[in-house]
Amino acid sequence: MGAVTDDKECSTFLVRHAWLSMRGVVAEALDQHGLSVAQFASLLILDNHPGMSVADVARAVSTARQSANEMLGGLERAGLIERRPHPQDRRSQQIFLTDRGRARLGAARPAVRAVEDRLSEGFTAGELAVVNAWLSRMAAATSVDGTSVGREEIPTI
Amino acid sequence: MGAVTDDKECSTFLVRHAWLSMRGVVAEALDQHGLSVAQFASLLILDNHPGMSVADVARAVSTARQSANEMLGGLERAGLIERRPHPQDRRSQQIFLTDRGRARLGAARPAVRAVEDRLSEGFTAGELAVVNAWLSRMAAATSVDGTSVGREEIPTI
DNA sequence: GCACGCTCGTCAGGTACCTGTCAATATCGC
DNA sequence: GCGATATTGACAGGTACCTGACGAGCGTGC
Repeated sequence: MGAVTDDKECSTFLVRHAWLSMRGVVAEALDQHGLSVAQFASLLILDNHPGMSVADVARAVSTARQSANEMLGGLERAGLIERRPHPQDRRSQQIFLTDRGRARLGAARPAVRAVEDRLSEGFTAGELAVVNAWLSRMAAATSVDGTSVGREEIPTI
Repeated sequence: MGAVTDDKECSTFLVRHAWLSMRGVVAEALDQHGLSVAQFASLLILDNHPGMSVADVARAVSTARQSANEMLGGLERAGLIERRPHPQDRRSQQIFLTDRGRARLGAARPAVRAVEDRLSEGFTAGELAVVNAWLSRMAAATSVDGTSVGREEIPTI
């Protein structure tokens, strides 16, 4: 059988391959719900942190403001989110999930969860904790920002 | 301190974040050697498997043939690889590292290795083995191809 | 007040991918 | 041998990102 994983040299490329593969699986599970992976991530984080601005979402999903804005445009056209002017800051706008958005997310979330659980099947909780710690260390390699400005703790997806 | 890793919900996005971060770090280490991350991956795999075709490289780095061809074009213009017509198959061409390419790779490889080692510092060999196993499992999630055609075992980067 | 620096959302332009397609060639079934 | 199918490298065209810049607005220091 064609053993595929020979990336013995660079763990970076193994991580990339894992990401591509997981993205594919998750995307497949998501397009039954009419969502892209990035849109799902945004809905997820907006559900946990209502009232974020476009720039906040961009930072959270670690993409450019421009890209986040375009993707949120799709969500807005689909009626899953709505933008409201920020009461204090007149340049930014707050983003909220609509009822449709919450319903869509509620339908998609267990599908993704199921897929991810199936993928990690067979690993013990302790092993998954190690994996989590390692990935977190990797993810923190370049997070030199530290710009937790005014608002409270915005997690990065 | 602003704890960043709160992707408690979806490990997929944690993997993505890890990949983006590692790619950034590796890219930083590589552009001192005038290489992009994808180009480095290609040189790496071409060094281990001389004579691969464009399509082989594309499969190995899991990208489209078109993208691989463009990227290899850059490497060719830089004089790091050369294409030769395949002796048996007249539609494909074999790709080999030039001496310059080998030298460039030889210079870049320890830099990347050092960066990756520094990132994983503090984890035991057993823990890293677990991480490796988990990532390999994830990477294999969509590898339903099994098209190890004629040639011998081509690893995927 | 007011100049300075920063961030907001947005516009323009570029880059790096992808899919879809094509002729030429290889490979397999018969 | 010979047709059906698949593969290779290349050609378009589209998409999804990014960077760079802009005016508008916010915050701080003087």
